[in-house]
Amino acid sequence: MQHQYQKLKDLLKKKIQKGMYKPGEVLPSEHELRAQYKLARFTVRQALDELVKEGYITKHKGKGSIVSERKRKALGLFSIKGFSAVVGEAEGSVKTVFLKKPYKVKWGDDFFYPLSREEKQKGAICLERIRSVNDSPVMLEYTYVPASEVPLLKESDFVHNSLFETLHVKFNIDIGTAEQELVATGATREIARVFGIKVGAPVLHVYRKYHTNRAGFFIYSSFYCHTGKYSIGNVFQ
Amino acid sequence: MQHQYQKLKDLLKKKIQKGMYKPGEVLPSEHELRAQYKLARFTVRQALDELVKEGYITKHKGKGSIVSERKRKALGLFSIKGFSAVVGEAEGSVKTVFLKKPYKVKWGDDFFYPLSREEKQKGAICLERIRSVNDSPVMLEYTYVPASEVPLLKESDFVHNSLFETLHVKFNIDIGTAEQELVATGATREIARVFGIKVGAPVLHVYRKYHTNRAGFFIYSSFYCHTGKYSIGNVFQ
DNA sequence: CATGCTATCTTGTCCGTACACCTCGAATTT
DNA sequence: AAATTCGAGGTGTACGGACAAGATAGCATG
Repeated sequence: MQHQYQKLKDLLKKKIQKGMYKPGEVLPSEHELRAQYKLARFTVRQALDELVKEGYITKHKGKGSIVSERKRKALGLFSIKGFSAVVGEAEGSVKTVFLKKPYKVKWGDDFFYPLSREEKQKGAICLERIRSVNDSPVMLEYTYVPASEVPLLKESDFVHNSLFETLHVKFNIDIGTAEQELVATGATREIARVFGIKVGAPVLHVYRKYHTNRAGFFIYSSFYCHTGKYSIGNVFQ
Repeated sequence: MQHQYQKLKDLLKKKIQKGMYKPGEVLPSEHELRAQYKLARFTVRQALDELVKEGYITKHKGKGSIVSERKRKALGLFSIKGFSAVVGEAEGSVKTVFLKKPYKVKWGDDFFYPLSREEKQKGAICLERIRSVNDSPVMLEYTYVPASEVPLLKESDFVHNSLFETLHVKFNIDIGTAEQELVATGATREIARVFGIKVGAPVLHVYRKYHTNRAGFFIYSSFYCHTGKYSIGNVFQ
């Protein structure tokens, strides 16, 4: 069963996405939402705080909760934005495709984060995926899921084509926080080929470590972003 | 006057920084903190949630709050990490110096975020600063503070050498959320000179827009990071 | 010895209330 | 007409309590 604040959050999110609350508009006040949905104000605040964290609204003491400008399409936990004109430009469709079937790997000793003994022993499942916006590739991602907790996934096993949703639904694994490192680097031959750019052209390289609700179980990801046409953005607090 | 939860947060943070609570250890439970400091559990939770957001602890249902591994030195709202070995390496001292005195500018039409009419009219104060780690420059930052709300600051006006603390103490301006765009780009001649790298070498370019507690008042920042020796990192939820 | 159960401790969710502080506009005063 | 005051309505902080759900250790049972 889902929690009350999550239900309210999803409901408001959908209303915003559908344009029933438009950017710049004021959301119903906490008191109104409280009365309307028969919830405690605390619960309403929990929902609104989540929406702030996800960048859908901003709150202002004495004024109210204001719907943010058009949200950008999500790309992992980042979002993307048309960059050529910087000023708002419609983003197109986001697609994710597997470069090859998920396969088992042993970790190298040169892995980007230190690993525990058990992680090293059991190896991992590697997913190689490309994300495209308007059919131009912007992200080449290598995801490593330790094999200790999860079997070798097939592409068809995926729920909504989403790894995290799959882990949640099928294995009850949830992502909490994550840490990441950002580096600008020159494209290798393979990366250059995928993105259709020159070898050595600047690309963004991100290392990520996701923490889950299972102690000692982490998911690692290394991905490259081609930021020529689209920039990579996010909101934080 | 500071709030209760902020006082508790700062106190616990200091205890963690001083090593009184060590990484991996369990913090006193919410109930214990509540009894010890004579606070409501709600207030204790508020303090702990902030510490989670800042990356000092993680919380686990049924277990408790666990102190995170050594926090990295902060650099703006990012953190830095020795990169040559990737595996933990002591970070050195972080220094910020002004490249030149703060000066007034008119915004160009090609500014990286759209501006309101009033912002354009009044112009901004520009701060050019370099941040170094162990005396090697890693960040070249241009910060734009609209001149409508703040006079032309002198370097000596700064509290703790921090812009945000200065704004908070002297003008009662607080930063809430921020949004940022990340791009990998090639170093221009000026950037190359500052970082001591080749022209065209990959650097990380970040555009930021900080939202404040004053409606319509934003602070903009554009900065370049040399990620050769140190990577740029952060934690998120 | 292995298994399962239970008691207990932990955090997560949820409720109700109160007051402080900010914003904005209307009413009042100057 | 301009300036000031005031109040209604908004979010932020803080208090109290209750139950749900995960983790863990110890006990009981087989």
